[in-house]
Amino acid sequence: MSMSKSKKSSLGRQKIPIEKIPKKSHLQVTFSKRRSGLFKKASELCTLCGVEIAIVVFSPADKAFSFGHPEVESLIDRYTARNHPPESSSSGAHHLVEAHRNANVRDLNMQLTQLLSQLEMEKKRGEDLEQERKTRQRQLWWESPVDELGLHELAQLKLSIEDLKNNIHKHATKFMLDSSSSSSSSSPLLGGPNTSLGPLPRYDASSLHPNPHYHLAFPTPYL
Amino acid sequence: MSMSKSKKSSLGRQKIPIEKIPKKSHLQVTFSKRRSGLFKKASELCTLCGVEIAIVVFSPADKAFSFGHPEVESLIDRYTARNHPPESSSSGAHHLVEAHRNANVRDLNMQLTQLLSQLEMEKKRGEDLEQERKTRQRQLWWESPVDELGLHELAQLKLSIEDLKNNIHKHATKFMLDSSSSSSSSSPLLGGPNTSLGPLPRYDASSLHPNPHYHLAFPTPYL
DNA sequence: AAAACTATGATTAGATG
DNA sequence: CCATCTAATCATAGTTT
Repeated sequence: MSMSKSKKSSLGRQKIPIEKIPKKSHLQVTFSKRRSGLFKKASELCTLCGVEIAIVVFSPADKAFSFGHPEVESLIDRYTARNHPPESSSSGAHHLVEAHRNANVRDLNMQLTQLLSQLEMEKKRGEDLEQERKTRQRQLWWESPVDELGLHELAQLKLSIEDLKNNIHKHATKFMLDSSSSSSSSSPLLGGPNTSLGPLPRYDASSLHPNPHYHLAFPTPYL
Repeated sequence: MSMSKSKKSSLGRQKIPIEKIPKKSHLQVTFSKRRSGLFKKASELCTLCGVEIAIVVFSPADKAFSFGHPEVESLIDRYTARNHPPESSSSGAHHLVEAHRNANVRDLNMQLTQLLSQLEMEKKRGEDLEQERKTRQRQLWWESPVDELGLHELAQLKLSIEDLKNNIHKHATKFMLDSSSSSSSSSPLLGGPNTSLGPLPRYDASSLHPNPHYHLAFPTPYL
């Protein structure tokens, strides 16, 4: 059959370098898939070997995910109990607890700072884009559907149209006079030396535009 | 030769049921292999997604293995801090201090959470705007500076300009003829029945445009 | 955004040294 | 115990719905 060059529906799994995934949406998907894969492996290991496992994952968005068999907390307790076995009589339990808490506070503060700067950057980016959008919209208001224009815009539009009319009349008159004395040059209306004729479009609902949302085109510099 | 029934060197990996492995030696091997596999997956997840993971495993012999990025303990602290945030108590000077500290931690956590959601929203907003910008850019190619247009666009531009020229010529001629026979009505060029004149702006570098990056305005429906 | 699909890369059961 | 080998199973990157 002539399936000469049918597209493969998928190339299948591709090798990827083990480094931070740059694209955020992609990263989120990978995180989801691999996290569940990791938890599945853990649970299999639990069942196969009868061992106890606790996993805690802090997502890129700092949400906490955990896997625990039998429970995260009891395992954590066991672990911490073993890592601080020499709870000698000298300094007392409080020291350790406090140290932990301080570490925790430091940690949170660091995260906070980092997040704040990130937020600043994102905000700035968003505002820049927003500004750009607004500017462009201001520059392109004349492209809006006519029936969406405000009073001010309509007034400007009217002025522009009258301007155009006057200009055209003037030029046409000039053209008539000229052509009655000298012959017509190649393009009298395009590129003439002092033609201040603006590119005002005519709004003609009856012709050319099946699209109900016809947009007038007024480049800003002309108005 | 006596390779009559050549032994396959291995049957390869065999499927095993996910239930406790009965043979001890075998279980030990599997535990070793799968534990390292689990830790490897965890470290890959850390690197790929920039997340923080802590794993604690208690072996069948009750030996503790752990994996942690950045450190098991700090992650455990974070986890437990979040699961027991409102540690409030009734009396005692010491408890007041602790309460204060906890309030501090709660406060930080609240700020953190709030900041995170804000960040998410800002990110989303930024991405949306970016996307919008991209699509608009695609739709507004004709607004690019002329010297940035590609061959195809330039060809279209040329056609449009020639169209405009023809239309203007036609209308000017018609106008001449009209005004030579009948007197000028209110607006012969605005709203005429079959004027197909497009809103093409004239490009005249010598006049009117201090801005070096003048943009042509071509509403899409015309092209 | 989440689920299904698919082909391929990665893991590992079992054997062997 | 650990390393290596093989081949089959499993996980998952990229795509599609």
